[in-house]
Amino acid sequence: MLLEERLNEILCILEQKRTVTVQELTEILNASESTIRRDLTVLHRKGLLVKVHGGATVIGINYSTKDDDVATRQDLNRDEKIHIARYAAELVQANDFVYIDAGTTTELLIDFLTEKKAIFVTNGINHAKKLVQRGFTCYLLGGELKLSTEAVIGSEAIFNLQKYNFTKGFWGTNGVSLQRGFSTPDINEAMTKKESMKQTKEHYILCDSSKFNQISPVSFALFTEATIITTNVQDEQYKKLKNVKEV
Amino acid sequence: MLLEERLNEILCILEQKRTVTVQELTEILNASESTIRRDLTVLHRKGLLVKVHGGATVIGINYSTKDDDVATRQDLNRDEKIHIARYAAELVQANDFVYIDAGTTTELLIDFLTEKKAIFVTNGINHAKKLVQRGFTCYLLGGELKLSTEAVIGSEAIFNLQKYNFTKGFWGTNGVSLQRGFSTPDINEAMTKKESMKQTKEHYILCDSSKFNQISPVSFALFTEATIITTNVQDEQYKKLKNVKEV
DNA sequence: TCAAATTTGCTCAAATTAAATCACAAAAAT
DNA sequence: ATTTTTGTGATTTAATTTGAGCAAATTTGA
Repeated sequence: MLLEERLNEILCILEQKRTVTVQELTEILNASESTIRRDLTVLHRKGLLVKVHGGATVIGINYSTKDDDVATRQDLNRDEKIHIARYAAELVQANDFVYIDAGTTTELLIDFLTEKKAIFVTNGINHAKKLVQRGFTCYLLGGELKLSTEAVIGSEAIFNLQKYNFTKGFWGTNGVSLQRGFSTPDINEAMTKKESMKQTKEHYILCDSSKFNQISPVSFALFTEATIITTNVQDEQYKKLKNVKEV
Repeated sequence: MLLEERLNEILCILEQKRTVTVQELTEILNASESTIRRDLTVLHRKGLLVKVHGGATVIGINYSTKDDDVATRQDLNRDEKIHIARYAAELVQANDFVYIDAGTTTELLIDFLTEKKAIFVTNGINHAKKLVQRGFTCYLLGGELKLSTEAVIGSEAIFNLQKYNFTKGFWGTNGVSLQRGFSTPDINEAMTKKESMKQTKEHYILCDSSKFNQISPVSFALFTEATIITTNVQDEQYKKLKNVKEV
């Protein structure tokens, strides 16, 4: 295994797990402790991760005692999100033309994609970068870039969407409700989601359990218009619905 | 097997696998280690892959252990580039509609921009991010994202360019020559530069002194078609020309 | 707080890989 | 026909990477 390959792997693993121990890495990568330590040192020096006693964490994670609750909570949903993302990734098949909406949940999806014959379009610049780095063919949607979400949204984005005919698409959401469907706080974001869904045949909403019965200011689709991929559904009334896929 | 054929094959294999070892290539291509090594060196020099210990990786995944060299190289002409970028930034006025081409020299330009009333379009995703973070209105060009340059290039990018009418535009270049004009190694990149220049009224090429009398494989503009912003010109024959602005 | 357990950074030797050199054959130019 | 150029493979030498061992530093648990 190439040194670079290993470094890359470490970053991928870290991206998913947020933290990793030296021990885990020696097993996964089949290398000695010395090697892993050296690798971590290199990546640490390059500012691509943070070395901590016993392993490494992604940059920016804050494990101070006060934030313990927040960190734990984030990690909790993270496992859910990984589950959801992994399942969703399997839905992508050869020759699919896939739209991936900007957002943290859909970003995870990219880590689990395997079908190199599919073509992807996204409005998230980080998503695009990640897709290309993983070797997928990826088109970036043109239009105005908004800082808050690092996504391309707005009227030009909507215009540019109109030429595409996607076979499948994946979206995140801030709220899910039977009455109000899927909703998000920003109107431009909502309009972009709406237009991209219009151009897509099969709609998948990735959504962890915390989003159910939440309503954000602007709705972008009816509840029945998409298949919801989720996990750990609490509310019984959602369990029975055929467009709710619990994984 | 022909040399060209082998080089091509290596690039194809790399495109799929992202990384490859010398050992693997000797087996797949049925050639000796020496040959494979030579091939990799050629492709590395051409900038089509990155040689690493034990094999090669695609461009863009750069976790190379010796970033010292890269950092040094980038810093080499940094003072020159800063000079050039600062001057170029002053050219942008209120109500300008500005195109900024992807590339390291143009990225520096963004740091010195002040005119918030101008609107920017770029094909570089890092450029776009930086612009938005600095509070400018920025549109990202739609199209296929290439890993090597982190830029949007190709036919769709060219199509999307056609609707714009820029007042000013800034480009980088790999080579400047009186006979061959401005040139760059990649054809898609060249075509995108060419099209964006077509849609722009005033053309500025940012270029440090090392680029003079260099010729890259594909030309994207005649020498007379743009104003060159540069510094420290060695060659006397360029000094007199009125479209060479030495700062 | 202190001792035990774990983790770290270091050196060194072994293994692997890179680069340089030489030899040879085929193709191209003279 | 002969010289030059180009491509290939083998060999040797230099450089890099790797894994193990060990003392020092850190963390853990009583």
